[in-house]
Amino acid sequence: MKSENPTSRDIAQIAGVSQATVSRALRNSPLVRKETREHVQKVARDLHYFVNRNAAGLRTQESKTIALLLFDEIDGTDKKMNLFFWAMLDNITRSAARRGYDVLVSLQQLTADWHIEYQASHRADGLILLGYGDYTEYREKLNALAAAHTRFMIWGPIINDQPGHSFGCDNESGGYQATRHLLSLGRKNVAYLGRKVLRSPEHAARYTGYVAALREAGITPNVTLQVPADNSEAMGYQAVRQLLQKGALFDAIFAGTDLIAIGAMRALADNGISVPQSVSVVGFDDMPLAAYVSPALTTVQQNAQAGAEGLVEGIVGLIKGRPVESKLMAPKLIIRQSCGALATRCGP
Amino acid sequence: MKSENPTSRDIAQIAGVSQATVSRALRNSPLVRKETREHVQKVARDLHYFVNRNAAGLRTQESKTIALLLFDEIDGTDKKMNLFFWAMLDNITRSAARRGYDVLVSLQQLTADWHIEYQASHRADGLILLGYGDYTEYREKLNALAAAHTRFMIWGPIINDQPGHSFGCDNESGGYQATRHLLSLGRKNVAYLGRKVLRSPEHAARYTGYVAALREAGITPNVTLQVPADNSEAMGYQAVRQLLQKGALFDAIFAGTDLIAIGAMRALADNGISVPQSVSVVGFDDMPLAAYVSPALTTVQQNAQAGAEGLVEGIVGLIKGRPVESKLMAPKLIIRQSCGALATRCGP
DNA sequence: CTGAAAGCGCTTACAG
DNA sequence: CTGAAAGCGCTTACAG
Repeated sequence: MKSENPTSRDIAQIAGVSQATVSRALRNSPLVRKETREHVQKVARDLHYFVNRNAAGLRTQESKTIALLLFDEIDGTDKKMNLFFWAMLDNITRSAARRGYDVLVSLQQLTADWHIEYQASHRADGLILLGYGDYTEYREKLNALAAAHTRFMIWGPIINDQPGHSFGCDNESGGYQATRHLLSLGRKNVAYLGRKVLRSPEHAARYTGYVAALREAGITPNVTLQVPADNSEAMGYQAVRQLLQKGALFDAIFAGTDLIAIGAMRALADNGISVPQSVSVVGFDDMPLAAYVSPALTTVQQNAQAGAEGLVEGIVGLIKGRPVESKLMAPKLIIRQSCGALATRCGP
Repeated sequence: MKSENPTSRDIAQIAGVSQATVSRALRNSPLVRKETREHVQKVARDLHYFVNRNAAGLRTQESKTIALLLFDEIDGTDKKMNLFFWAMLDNITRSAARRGYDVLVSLQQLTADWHIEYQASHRADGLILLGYGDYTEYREKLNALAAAHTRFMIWGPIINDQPGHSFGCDNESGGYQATRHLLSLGRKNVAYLGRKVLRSPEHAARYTGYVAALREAGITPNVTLQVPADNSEAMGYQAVRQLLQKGALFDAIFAGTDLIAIGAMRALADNGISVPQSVSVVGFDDMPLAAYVSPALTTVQQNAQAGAEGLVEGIVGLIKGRPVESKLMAPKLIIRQSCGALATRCGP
């Protein structure tokens, strides 16, 4: 009636070898003879034996676990919609599993130094940080992590003086691509709706790309066409209303996020302004919703699979003590209806 | 230059007590004097000490970790869209944290018995299963889990002879509510688009509720109005085409999932049939997209927070050896435009 | 190639 | 209320 899990000692006894040999055989040590190894492995399989991770971890001082910490947007009611994080989680899980790592997920702030606790308590060998929440607070957490010698990878842009390593999307390139696309369609007055403050480094980079594309086309960025907006539909709606109220002339909108773009399109529709005939709109993120709104949203897409791969490779590198460098990958412009590049102009 | 993490021995030495007392103090044992405990805790805090989970887990044979296994739909290209799982993950994480548990997430099938390994290797104290994938395969996994004495909670309906405990949404009640709502709007010929096979128990229950509502209204379920459809937009689109091709008469659709409903609405629009004027449509799931399609989809909503709470409470109960019972909670009908209850009828 | 032994850092019965 | 000691189940240097 012994329904307890077997230990390596049980396997050793049954296989007729020492416990040390069992351990070696199961770890595929080259020290152990092939026949011995296969025999031991068969016995282990038959007894449904699995190495006790607590014991192994205690001995090796490794947990073979990565903690994934998600800092979701705090403001805005649409926070549940961040599908990109879902895709990232999915890919990170798979990528980590391929390297023999489990993924611990945390979406909540507990104590002040909960993020440090993961590695210090040997629950995880390193962290991956997704999302920012409030960047000022975030930055403090990074400093604390660095001070505690925690290994971590940040999903995001490379920022001066920011501690740690990051892997992210080249938001500046994305903003540039989006804006250049709008200009190439003949648009002259491209509005920017979104944040541009340092508090949101990703958004700030998109804005920088926007400015770069304008400058390249010989256009001086016009402050009247730039309206701050947080990542929500409501903010996008409001931003367009502000543009209209101050009588700004614009024939295109580059929105910092898809949600802003969608809110903006609704505001345009409510004011009888047709998209893309009168105003072209481009978003950023390519959330699943983007393909479903009407007109379907042209937007900038980040590659979740490559992103996850980069983050996991980075954190495993840091764990193994390999040199790791921060990197950015270029996002991709996805052309749909809202910019007008594909739409058939329906003449007057 | 000793940058290694401190151990309870270090704390003991500095605090001037034995290592055993440190352990007790940090676990808030009533055995230790208040002043001693506070002193030890202060020293621990000052040294950024955290209990080594591997050591503690090895000793107590507990990992204080729950493994969350997600079996996503395999068929259909829209699998990434299951936002409900995201909400569940979020809530499960928080609910588990409140009880002192971490959550390990796995979305991939590795070896044949990877799901058993979690508990057997002491990586997790119990599992939560979300989604089914293919039910036949799933059922085999459940049997294997039960045979291995693994503790697990299933998100889903209560099914005869199914091993383990479940917590879920009363899909039958949802199907019933949706269908009765359509009938109450004066609709007579309510089509059902979706699966009804045992392979998908949740969908089968929705179908059962549909039949129950019809019967209650004295209507004999009409097989011509029932079209099988997997959970995807494309399948919903196809299903409506089939209905139209065989010349079926229908003035309402209850779709087994929102995606099916959205595909159905698109097919109706493409065939010049107006929703909700000519045909009322109700979905199931209330994915975020549901509120955005046009007309906005009336649908049945499951409460992710209550669901997560029930699952975590269940698995922690099983871990602690408390008696746990399977339960169902009733979902809620969310009325929007697509059923016609709110729409203003436009002229004759 | 294999075994005996030490030790990872805790928790908890046992003794006081 | 506190301490000395055993032991959880591994991995790996050391010896052969």
